[in-house]
Amino acid sequence: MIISPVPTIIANLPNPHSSSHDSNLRRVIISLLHKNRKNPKHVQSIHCHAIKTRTSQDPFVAFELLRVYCKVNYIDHAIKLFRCTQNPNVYLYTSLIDGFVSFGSYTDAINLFCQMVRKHVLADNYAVTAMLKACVLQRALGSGKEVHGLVLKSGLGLDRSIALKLVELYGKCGVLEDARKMFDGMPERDVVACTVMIGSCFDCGMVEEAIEVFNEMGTRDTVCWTMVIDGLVRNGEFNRGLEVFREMQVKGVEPNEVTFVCVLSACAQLGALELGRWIHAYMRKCGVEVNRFVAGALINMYSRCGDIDEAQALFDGVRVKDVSTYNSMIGGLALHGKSIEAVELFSEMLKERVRPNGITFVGVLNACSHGGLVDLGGEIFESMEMIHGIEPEVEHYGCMVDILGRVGRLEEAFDFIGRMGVEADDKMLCSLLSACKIHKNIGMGEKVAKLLSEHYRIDSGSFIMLSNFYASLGRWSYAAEVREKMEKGGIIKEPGCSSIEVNNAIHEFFSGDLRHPERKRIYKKLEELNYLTKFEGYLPATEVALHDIDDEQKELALAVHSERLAICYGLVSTEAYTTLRVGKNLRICDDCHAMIKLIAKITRRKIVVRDRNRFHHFENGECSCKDYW
DNA sequence: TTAGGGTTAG
Repeated sequence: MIISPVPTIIANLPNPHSSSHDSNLRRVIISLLHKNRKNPKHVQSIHCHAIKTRTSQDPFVAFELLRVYCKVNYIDHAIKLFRCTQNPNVYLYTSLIDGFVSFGSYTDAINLFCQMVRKHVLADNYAVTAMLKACVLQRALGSGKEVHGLVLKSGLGLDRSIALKLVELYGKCGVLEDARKMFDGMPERDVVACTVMIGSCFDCGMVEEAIEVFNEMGTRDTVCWTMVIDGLVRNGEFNRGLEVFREMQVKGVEPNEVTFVCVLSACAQLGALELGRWIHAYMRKCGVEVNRFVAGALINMYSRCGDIDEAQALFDGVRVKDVSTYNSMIGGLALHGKSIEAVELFSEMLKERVRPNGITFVGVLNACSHGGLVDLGGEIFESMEMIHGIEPEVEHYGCMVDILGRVGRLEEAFDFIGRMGVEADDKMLCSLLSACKIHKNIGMGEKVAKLLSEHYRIDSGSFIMLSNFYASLGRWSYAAEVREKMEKGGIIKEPGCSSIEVNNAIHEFFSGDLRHPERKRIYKKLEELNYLTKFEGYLPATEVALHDIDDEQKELALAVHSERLAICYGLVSTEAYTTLRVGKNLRICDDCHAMIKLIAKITRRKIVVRDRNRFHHFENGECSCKDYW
């Protein structure tokens, strides 16, 4: 522990050698700690003085010191203080458990609670609540259940805070029945308890159950409404989340900054730029404080909705940037194919001494992958553990596989999977398979396809990738087999869907969609563009329309891909030269990519398409991804 | 004399 010089703040302390009473000294020290609780150096000096005056063993002083150290994130000092205390009492244990929790060391918190029980220090409600907090964050269902049993046996009684934490724990761990049982057993189910229960339902994906609890509530405050919006958005019900936000406004419930963060997330995921802009303006009007969450949400919304310049302007305006602010911006730049800028921002972040976390590396490595920066990507990956002490997780390995695969270093990517020490996931195999397809390496593709088809967890996107791979080789029977397996497994192909925002409304199109009221004008425009693009040299690449049908039919299937319909609607419903912004749920196909480049050239429009992986900015016959995605 | 509420991006 560093001993700092005694500052003037303790010059007026009672003299330890005088006859002043201990209680007086204790009171003064505690009061000093309160006054200086935000200044770690002063706290250390006070601690030194407490040691000298032998007050540091006083349970009340030790308790305050420990709490203050935890508050300023000096967890090492807190641990040392705890270890130096003879027979720490339940208060001391609880504060250190709480300290571990706020520091993110959940396992340490859980272990310390167990140690306390082993040492026969009787747990009280506060200690149990702190322990359960750690269990919730660590998703430690087993330990949580043990504590639940301990509480029942000890006769402590199910204190309200304990019951609330148990509802949360069971929800977060996916055992909604147990959460419900706890909730139903609570004598007082007020707005807070209901909010926790709603959160638990959403955590388990039980959207309608959550809404039912919400609808049965008497008074509903801002936090509760926000929980519902957040839950809907987390469960992919973005439009419904926005509807609840409108309803909340109609009912006159004031949104807070958390509400806005959730609403902005819905806009980001819908690609609803105009609505996002409106919300931003509304927030300014309400004087919402732009804290780090709000800043991150705004940067994320603008970049995900295609306006990377606005995201950058916002980022530049944030005075104190933390890791999440940088993460939002680096992720945004990567999404837009601005690879160099993303890597430069990463360097700037390190220079500013902001410590990166695992998410930062997903962003930077993604940027390297989109920009074909193989060597740099490799170096950054190596630095994760060596320099930054961050153990790579499966998504980081996935980025590396993607980086190597995209540039055609397929063997290396395959070996990498074998060496990496974590199990390959289906996304990683899919990315490699896609690389095999692009680089036309059939042998390697078959090896990967075999691994992928044997994978225990494979989603609809991976099935389609596999089926498309076989179809691209003309192996229709294999492709059909994959589709059959998919059907048997009850997995439904996610249909391609594109959306475009015109006059604050989101218009959605499926492939060959005929539902839109403007369908006549849309299809007329499409026909016109098909004609004009052929003059520009466009030849439909029939291999991507992967059904066992003849070429003419394939051409037809391609021609009505959802993104083309959305673009045509944009063209007929907006002023000349207006930028079109389209969102697509799946990856854009080669054929549409080639076609949209020409549409942008012919119509002199900027067309921004967000697909599942990234943004494509089409302008004057070219795309920002340089045909590399 | 020592303390704990429910909602926040990637």
